[in-house]
Amino acid sequence: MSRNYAGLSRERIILEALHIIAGRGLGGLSMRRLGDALEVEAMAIYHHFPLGKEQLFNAIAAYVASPAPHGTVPGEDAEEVDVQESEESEDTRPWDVRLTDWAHAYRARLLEYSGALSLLVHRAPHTPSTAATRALLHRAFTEAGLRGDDVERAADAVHAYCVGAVVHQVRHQDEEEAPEAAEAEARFTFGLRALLRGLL
Amino acid sequence: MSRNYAGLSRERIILEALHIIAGRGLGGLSMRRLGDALEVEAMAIYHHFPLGKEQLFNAIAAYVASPAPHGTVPGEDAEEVDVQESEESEDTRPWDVRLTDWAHAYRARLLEYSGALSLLVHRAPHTPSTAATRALLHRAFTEAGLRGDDVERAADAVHAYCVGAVVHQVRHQDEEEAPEAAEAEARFTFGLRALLRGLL
DNA sequence: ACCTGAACACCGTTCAAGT
DNA sequence: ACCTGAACACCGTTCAAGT
Repeated sequence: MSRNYAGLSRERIILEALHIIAGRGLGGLSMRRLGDALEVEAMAIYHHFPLGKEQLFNAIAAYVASPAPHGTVPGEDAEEVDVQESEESEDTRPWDVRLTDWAHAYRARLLEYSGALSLLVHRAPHTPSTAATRALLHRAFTEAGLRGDDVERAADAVHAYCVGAVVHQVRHQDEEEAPEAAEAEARFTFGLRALLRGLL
Repeated sequence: MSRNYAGLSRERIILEALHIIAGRGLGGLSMRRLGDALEVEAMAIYHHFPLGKEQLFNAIAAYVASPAPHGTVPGEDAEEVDVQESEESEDTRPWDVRLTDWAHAYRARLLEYSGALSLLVHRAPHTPSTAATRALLHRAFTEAGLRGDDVERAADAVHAYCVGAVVHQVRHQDEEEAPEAAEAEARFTFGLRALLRGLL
């Protein structure tokens, strides 16, 4: 009936969508349900995502794949640049520590939003955060002594392993033989160390 | 108007569904469209998959994840057992050859049905073929000298890497810097060898 | 700029009915 | 057993309108 200045924003929409996905799965996310949760008519969402659900999916994928500082919400076209590798605080730890740290953080992020994981199968968002990841992996493997194409191949292998390990865990997590959280992380670490060892 | 004994079967339905998915993506698969493609009313599909689209998705996932001989269509509850590790023809090749062979075949299968890949993120079908895979990986790593938990952990790592590598390739395949088929396979092999080397 | 509300085409599924 | 056809609740999206 009355006007409703709900203070809708892309960030609020994405966060609420993620909440619905966590509770009812990706298939349980509908524009109408999302509108209800935001206390708004479903059509209001189209003002913030004019291209509709597909654009919303892209934005969700970018958010999940981009562990950003201050809860920054990246645009699905990497519009809102807000992350800078603040060049004054260069990470001086050994390359393998930086790499392993990144891998565990990335895994944790994917696991946290595992309900949206299948969105990442056909979407590779480009955000400041994903660019930073590329740079981090490149520097680490260069420092480790790799040269030429091997640097990119190694980076791809590590990235693939991380995604694959999370998918593998999520796939089997409802089974009775499924390992618990601690063992799952141990297996992740086991494989990651093996891969790094073999890569050099 | 007239009766229509279309000779519908689970196999035909799954194959046609895969065809639609390949052409229009997973989101383009609707029961009505599938019915049209099969020249049947959409509701006829429910006679073969009484639990509806979710059951169909499970069956598709089982099919994709199960590179079976003679185009055998596995039941999504592993009902139709038809694959036997014909015990008379034991594979006598070295463990690493068997393992590498399996990995490449698995990758090829996932790549062939990449449109259905996201179905596998939340589904781990249990079929004779997946059981055979488990056995193969276990035997290989045991033969390679691993013991105890390391056998299962290594098997998980390889499995995770294969899925992750395909997801990684599919994710980036529409980009301009995306490697072509030959280079993509080279990267897969590169990472796989590194992982195997590091695992021992 | 930001949101509503009616409308349209399409969807998954149920159910009674046909052979 | 195998398939049809009407029906129901729900969906994504467009579009004109309100403030």
